[in-house]
Amino acid sequence: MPKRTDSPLSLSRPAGLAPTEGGRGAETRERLLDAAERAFAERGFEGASMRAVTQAAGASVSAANYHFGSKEALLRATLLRRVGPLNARRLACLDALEAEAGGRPLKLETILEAFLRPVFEEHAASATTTDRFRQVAARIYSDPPDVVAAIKKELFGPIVARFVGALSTALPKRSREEVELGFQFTIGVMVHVISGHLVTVPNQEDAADEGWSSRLSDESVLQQMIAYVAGGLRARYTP
Amino acid sequence: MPKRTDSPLSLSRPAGLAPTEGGRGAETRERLLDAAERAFAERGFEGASMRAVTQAAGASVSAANYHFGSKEALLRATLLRRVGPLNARRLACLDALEAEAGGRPLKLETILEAFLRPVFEEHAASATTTDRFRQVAARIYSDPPDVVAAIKKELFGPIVARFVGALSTALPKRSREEVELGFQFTIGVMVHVISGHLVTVPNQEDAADEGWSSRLSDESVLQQMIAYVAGGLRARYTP
DNA sequence: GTATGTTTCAAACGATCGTTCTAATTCGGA
DNA sequence: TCCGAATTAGAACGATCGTTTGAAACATAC
Repeated sequence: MPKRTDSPLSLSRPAGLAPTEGGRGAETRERLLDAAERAFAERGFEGASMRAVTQAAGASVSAANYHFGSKEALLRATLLRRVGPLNARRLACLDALEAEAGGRPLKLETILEAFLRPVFEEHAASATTTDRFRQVAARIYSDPPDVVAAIKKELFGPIVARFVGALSTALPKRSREEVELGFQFTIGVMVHVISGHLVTVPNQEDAADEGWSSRLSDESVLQQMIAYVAGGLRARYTP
Repeated sequence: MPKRTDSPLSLSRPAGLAPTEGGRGAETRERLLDAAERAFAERGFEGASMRAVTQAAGASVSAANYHFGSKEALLRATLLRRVGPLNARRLACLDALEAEAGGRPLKLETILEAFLRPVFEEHAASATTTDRFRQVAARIYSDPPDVVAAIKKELFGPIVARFVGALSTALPKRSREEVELGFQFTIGVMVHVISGHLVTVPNQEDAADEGWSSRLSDESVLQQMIAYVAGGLRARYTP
């Protein structure tokens, strides 16, 4: 960041608000977000350059800085566009399930499916057309901490609290700390799967970089994933 | 990489071998690896600059390029220094356990502890003194794929094959594919824990960035982790 | 002492980075 | 039709990147 002029009044932008709300600039704004999503996923925050992003979007660097203000704000907008609706779907799903149950406790696998299926379907859908959503959410867990720490807390804090509460009622014998830690393990499984980081077994034939997607269907992986994390959460630690 | 002169003869380095083998340059070489480890862990491959690494090591940029040849080779050496002995310890532990059992099948938790405890102890030990080893192994799973893909396959391929085999004999009812996928889930849990990426629950008091290390002992987390992944591997997927 | 090979340094190279500046373009409403 | 705001493009700025260079500092053998 060469300039970093903390001038409080930047006249090139009207205010802190987004400049467009459905005008004709909204289209390039969307193209910029698409290109940024792919670039950040493939190369990381520091590895993806503004020039590469804007060139892939068929726009100019100044257009990106006009719409978003800075590279960090572009990353923030890229994450928000996906994770926001995703978490909303997760919450809506859990709310609907609890309302449907009408007071009776939910099965552990049901809660976990409400948490895992939305992100998994997004991952599977984008993997068939283009590998856009891949690694985007996972990048949150590996890119420079100061960049994404605030975003992470803002986006995932309420979701974690809501699901830990639901899991606690489904596991009444467990302490809150145990359920929280088990949910962190579950997030680790989820991140690893949607990242596509899979260590291949060498004695198999080397369809390596494809990973399991060539051998197993996405739905089968999701089901085994739900069974795995449910079994993990139910397992008792006996010293 | 501005120069990238593919000149086959680089006279500033004698050959492809390491220049020193215990001479007086070995000390700065070690300091460079220490600084690179911390820098790569905190900022990632692209985010950590050679100048920042060498300045933290109290050396010059050219000293680093003299010892390692390039930034990518420095990352490779940094990873190899930790992961090599780590995997050797894992294999030795599993071998000793199988020899001790003398033909009888090992308990699932025993195999998993042989896999998880070494990396976890390294993580815990470095966290007390300085946070060196933190995130280093995890960076393998998020940094530019072309940089670490070869290292990943070379380092983790045999380990995965060995432990999947041991787990398969401990779970005779499961197919090889089921065990492989469950082991990938286990790797996800491990990576997430040693990365220190933990989503905090907001209604708790905000000792947030410390994560669980303030509330739980490392040994307790390891034990609950073993119970979790064992329960996950044992869980049957019933459609 | 000198000669030799190893190690380190400061300086510089070309490239690329994120950002900003200025001007040209576009488009809805007077 | 002209106007003014919104939007885009191109060039430039200062900074920093990974790498290379050439010469000092160092140890060791003669």
